Formats: sequence, structure tokens, C-alpha cells
Amino acid sequence: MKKTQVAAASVPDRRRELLDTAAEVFAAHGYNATTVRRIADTAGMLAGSLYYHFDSKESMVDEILSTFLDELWQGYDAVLGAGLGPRETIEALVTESFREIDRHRAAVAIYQKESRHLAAQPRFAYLTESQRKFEQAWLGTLQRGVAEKAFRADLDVRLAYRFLRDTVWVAASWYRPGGQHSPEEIARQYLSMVLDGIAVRDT
Amino acid sequence: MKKTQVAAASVPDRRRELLDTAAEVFAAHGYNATTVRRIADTAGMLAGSLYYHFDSKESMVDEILSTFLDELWQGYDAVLGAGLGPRETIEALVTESFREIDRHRAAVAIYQKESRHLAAQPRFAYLTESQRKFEQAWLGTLQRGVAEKAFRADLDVRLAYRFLRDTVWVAASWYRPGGQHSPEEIARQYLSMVLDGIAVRDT
Amino acid sequence: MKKTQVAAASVPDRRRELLDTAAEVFAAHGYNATTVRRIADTAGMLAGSLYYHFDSKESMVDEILSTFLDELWQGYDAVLGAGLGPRETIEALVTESFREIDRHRAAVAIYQKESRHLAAQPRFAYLTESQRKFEQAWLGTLQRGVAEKAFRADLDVRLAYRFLRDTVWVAASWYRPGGQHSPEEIARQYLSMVLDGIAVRDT
Amino acid sequence: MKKTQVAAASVPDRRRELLDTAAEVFAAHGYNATTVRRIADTAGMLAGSLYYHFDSKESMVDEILSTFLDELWQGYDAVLGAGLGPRETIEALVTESFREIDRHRAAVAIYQKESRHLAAQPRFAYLTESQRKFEQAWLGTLQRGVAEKAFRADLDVRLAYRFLRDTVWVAASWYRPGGQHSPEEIARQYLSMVLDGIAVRDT
DNA sequence: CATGAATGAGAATTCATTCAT
DNA sequence: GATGAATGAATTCTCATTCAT
Repeated sequence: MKKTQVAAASVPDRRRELLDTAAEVFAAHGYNATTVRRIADTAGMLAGSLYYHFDSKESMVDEILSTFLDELWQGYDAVLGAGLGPRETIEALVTESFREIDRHRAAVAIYQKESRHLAAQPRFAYLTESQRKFEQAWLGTLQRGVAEKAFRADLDVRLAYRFLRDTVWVAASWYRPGGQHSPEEIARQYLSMVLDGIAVRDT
Repeated sequence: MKKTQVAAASVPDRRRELLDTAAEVFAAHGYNATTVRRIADTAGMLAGSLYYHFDSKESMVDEILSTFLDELWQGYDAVLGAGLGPRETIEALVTESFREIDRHRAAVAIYQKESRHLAAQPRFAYLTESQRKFEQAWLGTLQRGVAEKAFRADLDVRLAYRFLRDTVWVAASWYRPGGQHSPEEIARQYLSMVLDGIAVRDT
Repeated sequence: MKKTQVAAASVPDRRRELLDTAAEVFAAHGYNATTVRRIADTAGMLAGSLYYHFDSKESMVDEILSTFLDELWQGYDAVLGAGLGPRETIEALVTESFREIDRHRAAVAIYQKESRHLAAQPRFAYLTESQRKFEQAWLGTLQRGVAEKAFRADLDVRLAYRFLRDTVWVAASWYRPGGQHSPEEIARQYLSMVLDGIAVRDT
Repeated sequence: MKKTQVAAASVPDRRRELLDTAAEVFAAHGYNATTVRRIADTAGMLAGSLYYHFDSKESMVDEILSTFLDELWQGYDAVLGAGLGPRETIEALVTESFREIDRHRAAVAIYQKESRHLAAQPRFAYLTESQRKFEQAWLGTLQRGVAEKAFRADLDVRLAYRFLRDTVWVAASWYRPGGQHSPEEIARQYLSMVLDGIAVRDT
């Protein structure tokens, strides 16, 4: 009985397993520098065998990135639809982002490093689209925050947007899941720096 | 005589010119994805001809990165040796960094994207070394700042270090020299966010 | 009991069915360009499953071609043994050929396109042998026809042989069974052209 | 001086030389079955080296076929524009065709065997276009011939067209330039058979 | 200094085939 | 009988690099 369950579950599992392996290798060495052979080696099979499961190396990144982005946007949309104030929205988005980094570190790292080149291909148009929604979400919240006097009026909002965006996502390049800080803890620290600064207040 | 002078002067100039071209292409497409042919095309010559000037593709990045780092450290060392307080040191380092981004945007972008894998090769050991000095300079200043109560005592200093470091350098990926903001202006804005936060203070 | 009968009968039927499918695909795309997977797809199974029925892709063409040639030679031998005059023999051979094209269009097309390279392998020696018998039958009949003054004395007989042979078999490349002309009708037209020419006679 | 001439001429010559080699191999083994390595071997170089001269295997056949068709149509257009009667037009077209077979045997053989598959790709649309012009030229001439009572009224003209077309071009599969018959001689014999038939006339 | 031509070591991908289930 | 997964050899193509001219 258990066997049946396992078998039933194992159909998509093999795929997922291989994609996780691929994501790890892509993240470590970069998409271009990663050979299909290396992925296969890591997965314990021959290069050609990967093609039973995937059409191409490209379709592997594709599936990795789109799966990640789907999940990311589920989280983001929940936050954005929750009717929070600007500061709380930023806090929630940052926290959600670190949770995603925790869950999909490899995918995030790939997204960081490769999305620019990949987005040039029609197949990856959704990367550009995601980028756009991203900007809209963060920039909009910042602008609302300035309007509602939650954020400083003297900020260059576009600069602040880039600052926030990069600050959060670059973390994927050094973050190691299972380390001493939980994603929530890191988010709290980041938010503290971003919102209140690192300088002691001159009161 | 003039000719000799011109010739003498133009030899390194040609080199520099080609390196600038190469840096631009490396920055735009990534080191691996950049073919020697593409660099040559951009420079208006054939791929093989580049080998009159350089030993290899690798030696091109090498020269690009080491030239950049040499200049960077000249600036950093001046700042670090000036006997400034922690906050002023951070301000000066950030400003200096944005000036470097302004002057060597391509080199900085390459450094960002490629230094991790390149550093694995002995030839690029200086990248790791630079990284170390980097960390020492920033982390040390932050720690001094906490000790001297210039920076908040409740910070995770390592986290703050990464935060600062990434925040500054990632800018190379979107910065365009000759835009509306001078590097000093951008530095001022960044520092304002980093030091005082983006939130309105509750006075 | 009935089941056994059906099963007994359906074993070779399934084989035939699969061979027909394979022949169709081979004819449409060429032997080399046809993947086992494509045959299997067309037959509604997976590539590996074909290997329950056949040893190899090669053995599929083999069976297709040899089955066809067996039947062809049965017809030819009947004609050649019937004691007809040269003109009548040619007429009968041409008619028989068009009937074969009608019945085994795919096999004929494969034979046309692939027999040359296949014949290089020992396994397909019978193709060369068939070729030889072919030449003997047609060339012999033509020579007999010239001797008996049924055919023009001024012909280059070898040329005429190739002319006839090609003329007939190439038809397999455009012939569609079930079209407006019956094979006998097409044979009649071909024979009319071949025997009497297309020009109006100047009498 | 001679050297300069040779050098000046050798630029396109190398290309042509390689294309001739490629055409020969394609014709002998089929486009698909021909590996790039084999072409390179025959040309005395390594497979990769071919890519200095050509973009792809496909672009090699492309150039082979289009060069051939260009020349063919030059000849055909001259014939078609000469204002000849139907019979003379057919005679001239057939003769011209055998001359082309003599000059471009390999290209013709490739055209015969591969144009059907190749024509499916947009890049080879000109094959379909050529096919169309072809049909128009031959079929038109035949119809005119019937109307002007040069050709028999009881012919199925479409059948006669295919008959003529195949009859002529298939010759490329066995024709060897430099054999005992000149192309003009072969054309004469073919025309004699096609126009007047192989049977002795009942006077 | 630069070109044209080639090398040779991979790279991604394809495919006939095998085999345990 | 058929499936799913894998193998391994071959194929096209890429690219850094070399070198005679």
C-alpha cells in the first residue's frame, strides 16, 4: 500500500528532484558555465538521460524560474491584497522575500544572475513581466508611503526602490538555509537598517 | 621623432582601448558568454588579431580587473589612512565607491558577476585577497563605529556589512554614467538611507 | 476457443499493422530521418515497446522490403513465364508494376529512395540480387524485342532500360492510391507514351 | 604574378571547392546520412573547420541547391524566351536539362532526393517556387503542343508532364560525366523515345 | 599589426536500444 | 504487451587558440 503511494507520488518527484539538482548547479556555477553533463553527473546519470525528462537545458531553467516566480507571486499577491499600510506592506514584502530565499535559494540566485540575459528570449518574456509587476509593487508602496508620510519626503523614490530591491535579493548570493538566522530574523534586521538606518540617532 | 613619440604613446593606448571594449562586452554579456570573436568584432578586427595584444581571453579580464582594483585600493587606502571617524569613513568609502562605479562601470559589473568563479583559479587569487581587505575595511569601520557609539549597538555587524557592501556595488548593474545624478549625489542619497533609514522618525 | 483463434490470428496482424505504419512513416520522411519514436507515436505506443515486436529499426525495413519484393517477383515471374512476345511482356510488366505501386506504395517509395545505401549491407544483399534479376528481365525483353523487330533497332537498349525502369518506379513518389486513375489506366497511358511517343505522327 | 592571380582567384575558390566536395558526399549518401565529419574528412580537414566557411550543414546544401537552380533557370529562361514551337521547346528543355546534369550531377541528385523534405523549411521556399515554375514551363509547353497538334490529343497532360520530368531528372542518379555519351547524345536518345516511342511503327 | 584558415577540445542534443517492472 | 527510465554512441556546432603569410 505504501509502495503504491510512493509510486504514485514518484512520477513528478523525479522531475522535481532533477530540477532541484539542476538549480543547485546553475546557482553555483552560472547557467552558461553549467554543462548538462555536470548536472547529470550530480544527479548520477548520463548527460543524454536528462533529455528523457526535459527538452533542453533551457527548459530546465525555465521550469526552475517559472515555478519559483509562481510561488513568489502567490506570496506577494497575498501581501499586496491584505490592505496594509505602506510601512507594513514593505515589512511584509521583505519578510516574504526572505522566506522565498530560504525556500528557493538556488532559484533566486539564478534569477539574480541570469534573468537579464534570459529575458532577451521570447520564451522568458515572463521575466520581464515579473520585473514590471515587481517595480510596480515596490515603487507604488514607496510612493504611497511618502504621500502618507510614512516614509521620508526627501527620498529619490526610484533610487530607494533599487536600493530595497537589490538589498533584499542579493542576500540570496550569501544566504545559507539552516544557518543561525531564520529568514524572519534576517528580515527583521534588514528592515531595521532600511527603515531606521544604521546610525545612532542624534537625540 | 613625433612619430616615435606617438607610436610609443599609442602602444599602450591601443591596449587600453581594446581592454575598454572588452570590458564593455564582458559587462554586457558575461565573461563566459562573451566570445573572443565578439570582442574583436566590436573592436573592428578579427578574433585572431586580438592575440597579438593579449595572451588569452583570461588575461584580458585579468588586466581589466586588476587595473580596476589597483585604482580602487588607491582611493580606499587614502580614505582609510586619513584618520577619519567611523561615520565619516563610511561616508568617504561609499562616495569613493560610487566614483569608481562612475569611472569603471564595466569593470565593477564584471567584478560583481564573475569574481566568485574566477577567484577559484590561482591566477585570480588577488580577488580573494581584495575581498578580504574589503571585509576588513568595512567590517572594522562598522565595529569601531559601534564601539564609539556612532552606529547602533543592536546591529548584527556582519549582516550590516553585507548589506552595505551589496547595496553599494550592485548599483553598478543599473548605473549609467552621464545620467542625471552625479556619483557624489547618488552616494549622498544612499548614505542618507543607510545611515538614517527611509522611515519618517517619530519625534 | 474463439479467443485463441483470434489471438492466433492477431499476432501476425499486429505485426503487419505496425509494419504498415512504419512503412508509411519511412516513405514520408526517409529511413534515416524516421525515428523509432515517431513510428511508435504513430502506432500509439512508446518507442521501447516496438522492440517487443521487432529486433531493430533495420529489421523493420528489412521485413517491409523483402515482403514487397517477394510479392513483386511472384507477379513478375508469372509474367515472364507466360511465354508472351516482347511487347506484350513489357506491357504486362509495366501493368504489374503499377499494380504493385498501388498495393505497396510505401514499400515502393522506400525501395526507390533507400535501396541504394541499404544494399551496401550484407543483410540487404537481396536488394542487389533483385536489382540484377530486374535488369535481366527488362533488358532481356528489350533486346528480344529489338531482335524480333518489335522495338526500334536504333535504340540504345541500356538507355531504354533505365528510361523504362525509372519512368515506372518514380511514379511511386507521386501516386496516391484511390485517386482518379486505376493502376491499369495509368499503366495504359504510360505504355502509350513509352511505346508510341507523345508526338503526333507525321503520316 | 601568377601567384597574385591565383591568390586573387582562390578566395571564392576554396568555398566552391568545399561545396563541390560536400555536394559529392551529399549526393552519394544522402543529406541526412552525410555527417559534417565525413565532408570534412573528404576535404582533408576537421569537422569544426568547415564552420569557418559555412554557417551550418544546412547552409551548405542551401548554397549548393540555389547555385544550381540559378544556373538552371538561366538556361531554361533562355529557352522559354526564344519563341520556339512546342516540340522544339521540349527538345531544348530536355537538352538543357541533360547539360545541367552533366555540369551539376551532384546538385541534381541532391535536388532529386532531398528537395521534398527540405522544401518544408522556410529557408528552402525557393525549392517550391522553382517546382512551380518548372511545372508551368513543362505543362504549359505540353498543353500548347496539344493545342497546336504537335503532341497527341489523347494524352493525359499531367501524366505526360510527370513522365517527362521524372524521366529526365532521374537520370542524374546513374549518369556519370565523362562517360561514353555526351549530354547532347543522351538527350537525343531520350527525346527519340519520348517523342516517337520505342515501338516499331506499323506502316 | 592584421588576416585567413585551421585545430581540437568540448558543448548540447538525438536516438536506437535495453531492461526491470 | 507495454511503460518508464536509462545508456552510450554519434552528431552538429562553438570557440579559444595558433600560425603562416
